Amino acid sequence: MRPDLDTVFAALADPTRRRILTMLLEDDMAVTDVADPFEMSLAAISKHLTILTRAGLISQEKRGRVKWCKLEPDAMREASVWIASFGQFEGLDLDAFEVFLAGQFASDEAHKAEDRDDDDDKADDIDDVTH
Amino acid sequence: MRPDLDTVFAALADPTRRRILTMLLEDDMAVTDVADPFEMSLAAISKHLTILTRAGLISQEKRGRVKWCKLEPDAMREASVWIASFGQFEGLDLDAFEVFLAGQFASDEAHKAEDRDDDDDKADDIDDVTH
DNA sequence: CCGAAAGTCAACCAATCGGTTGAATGTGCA
DNA sequence: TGCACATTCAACCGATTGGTTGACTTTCGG
Repeated sequence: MRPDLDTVFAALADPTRRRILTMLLEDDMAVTDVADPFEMSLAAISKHLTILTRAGLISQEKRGRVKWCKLEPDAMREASVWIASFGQFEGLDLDAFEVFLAGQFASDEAHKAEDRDDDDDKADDIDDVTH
Repeated sequence: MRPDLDTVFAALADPTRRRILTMLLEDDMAVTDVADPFEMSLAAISKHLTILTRAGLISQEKRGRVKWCKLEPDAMREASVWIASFGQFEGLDLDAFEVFLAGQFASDEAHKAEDRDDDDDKADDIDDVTH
């Protein structure tokens, strides 16, 4: 069930789901906690999470009676790559792009460490973003 | 009619529409010519083009009885920025990124030259990469 | 002026979406 | 054991999607 661009973009085409993704950026969350800041029903959120899972943007793992949601960066990177490799970037200097990103990240290491309590490997993902 | 992320992502969530976009990369095209390589009816393509227009990804201008479709890079850039500012790029300097993209896109102007039967002008439109 | 070409419009279809409610299924805890 | 919590399931709703076909408008060309 590999995530294709169709489902990824479709999943991103909803503000609720994009907000969920940014929430999951902070930390893994239980379904109930994901649903908390939203007005809608828990069942609705559950559906959104299913769509995000189907798109490969998150994964869900049940531990006890709690189902934990966590971000899966690969799928979004696929979308990112499609856009980035898109023609209007025909004139884009991909090397310059990588250099730019690398520079951004390098200069970022300093203040990233301080508000980071969990130890993810997100930083390492940046390398192959243009491939 | 400003393109929001919802409609942009939704428009990108269809292989036909993505293919149309890449076709328009080469050149502006009439609706009939856009429809040509597809199996589906002209009316179907017309609808797809409406969706792309509504998303701001393309624009359509009628000259004579022919309606020309041309790519509008701004909308996609918005999507690109959203993704780029997301997770794996957490901590990315968004302003710098936009400046970078703007620089890259500025080189696109050369692309709009009116003659175009064959254009491989990639070579010289990357020389003012922003730093 | 007549016919063909370029597109859109309108009606229709089945499928999916985003949301609701209420019932059902697990699981943890006192 | 039994209740409360976490989450999904099932049925339903109105709106939208992606496609069809056929009729229609506008414009070009002989």
